[in-house]
Amino acid sequence: MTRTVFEKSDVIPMVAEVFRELGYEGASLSKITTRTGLSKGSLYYFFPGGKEEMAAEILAHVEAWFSANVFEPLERDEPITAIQKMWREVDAYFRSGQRICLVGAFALDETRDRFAAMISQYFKRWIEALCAALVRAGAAIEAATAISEEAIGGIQGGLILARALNDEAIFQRTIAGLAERLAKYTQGGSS
Amino acid sequence: MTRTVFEKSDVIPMVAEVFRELGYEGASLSKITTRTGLSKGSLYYFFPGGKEEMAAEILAHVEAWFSANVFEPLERDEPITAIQKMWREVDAYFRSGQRICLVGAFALDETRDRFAAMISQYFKRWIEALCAALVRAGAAIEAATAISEEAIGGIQGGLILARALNDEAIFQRTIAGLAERLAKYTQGGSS
DNA sequence: CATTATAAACCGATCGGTCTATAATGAAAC
DNA sequence: GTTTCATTATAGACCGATCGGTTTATAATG
Repeated sequence: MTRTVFEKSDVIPMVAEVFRELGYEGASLSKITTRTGLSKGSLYYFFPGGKEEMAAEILAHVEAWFSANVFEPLERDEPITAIQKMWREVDAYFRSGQRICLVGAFALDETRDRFAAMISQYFKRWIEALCAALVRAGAAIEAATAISEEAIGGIQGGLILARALNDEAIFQRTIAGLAERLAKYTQGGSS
Repeated sequence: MTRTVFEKSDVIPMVAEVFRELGYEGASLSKITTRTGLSKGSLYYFFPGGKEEMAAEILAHVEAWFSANVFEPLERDEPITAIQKMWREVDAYFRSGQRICLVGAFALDETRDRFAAMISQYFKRWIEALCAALVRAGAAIEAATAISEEAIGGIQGGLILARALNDEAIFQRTIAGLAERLAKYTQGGSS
C-alpha cells in the first residue's frame, strides 16, 4: 500500500476544510480520515490533543491568515487601498460565498464556549481594524464604528444567504453593496 | 416515579431550543432527553422518524410562526406598520441576539442538504415579502430587492456577531441601523 | 539508522434507534 | 359518580454502529 507523507502545514488546511463543511460536531474522526485521506495515526501524530486541538490550531491558522492579509493592511497601510484589498481577499477567501466562515459557524452553537476567546478576538480585531482604517480615511469615529460592525456582520449574513439560497451571486451583491456604502465614508462621500 | 404528560405542541418548542443551542449534529438524543426532561420513549412516540423528523417538524413550526407573525403581515397589511412590526417581532423572537436562527445555522454545514427546500423557502419568502412591502410603500423595485436582501442578511450577521462577541447590544444596534436604512426607502426618504 | 510519519487494529463510551412494560387519561357503561 | 377500558404517552433497558481516542507495528526520510 502506498503511503503519502505530509507535514503539519499541509494537514491544517485539509482538516480545516472538513470542519468548514461539517461543523465541529459533524466532523467525526472517521469523516475527517475519509475526506482528507489521512489516517487516524497521522491525525493524532500531528494533533495529540485530538479534535479539540485540531480545531484550535485551525482557528489560530485562520486568525494568522486574516492578520497577514486583512487586519494588518487595514491597521498599517493606506486606508482606501487596504479596504479595497479587504474586499478582494474576502471574496477570494470565501470563494464568493461557496465557502463559509468557520469562526462564524463555531459562534452559533455551544462550540463557541470551547473557543470563546479566539472567536471574539477574531471579530473584535476585524471590526476595530476596519474602523481604524475608516477613521484614517477621514470618517467620523462614531460613523466608522457603526459601519464597520455592519460590514463584518453583513459579510457573515451574506455567507448564510449564499448557502441557504444556494446562490453565490447574492454573496457578491452583498459585498459589492457593503463596499459601496463604505466608500461613502471615506474622503467625504465619493468612491 | 412521577410522570409529566405532554402533547406534541408542547414538545416541539422544547426540542427546538436544544437544536438551537447545539446544532443538528450536536443535539444527540441523550442531550435532548436530559435538556428537555423527555424520555426517548416520548420522543420516538411523537417523532417516529427520529432526529430527522424532529428537525423537519421544528423547521415547519418556525416557518409557520414567521408566516403568521412576519411574512403575512408584510404581504398583506399596510407596509410601514408591517415593517415596524417585523422589527419588533424579530427582536423579541431572537431575544435581542441571545437566541440564534435555526434555519440560518442549518444552512452553514451539510445539514443544509437534508433540509435544503425548507431552508431556501424560508429566506426566499422573507426577502420577497419584505421587498413587496417596500414596493407598496413606494420604493423602486430594484432598490427594494437590494435592501431586502441586505436586511435579512444583516439580521443573520447580527446574530453571529452577538454570539461571537457575547454582546446583545450589537444585535440591537444592527437591527436599529437596518430599520433606519429601510425607512429611507419608504415614502420618499423620511422615517 | 534514528527520526518522522502512516496504517489500522483495538478500546470503552456514546451514538441513533427499537422495544416492552406500564402509567395517565378521558369517554362509555353502569 | 364510580368503574371500566381502550387510547395516549412515559420510562428505560437494550441493540448494533459509530464515536473520540490509544496503541503497536512499520514504512518513508535525511
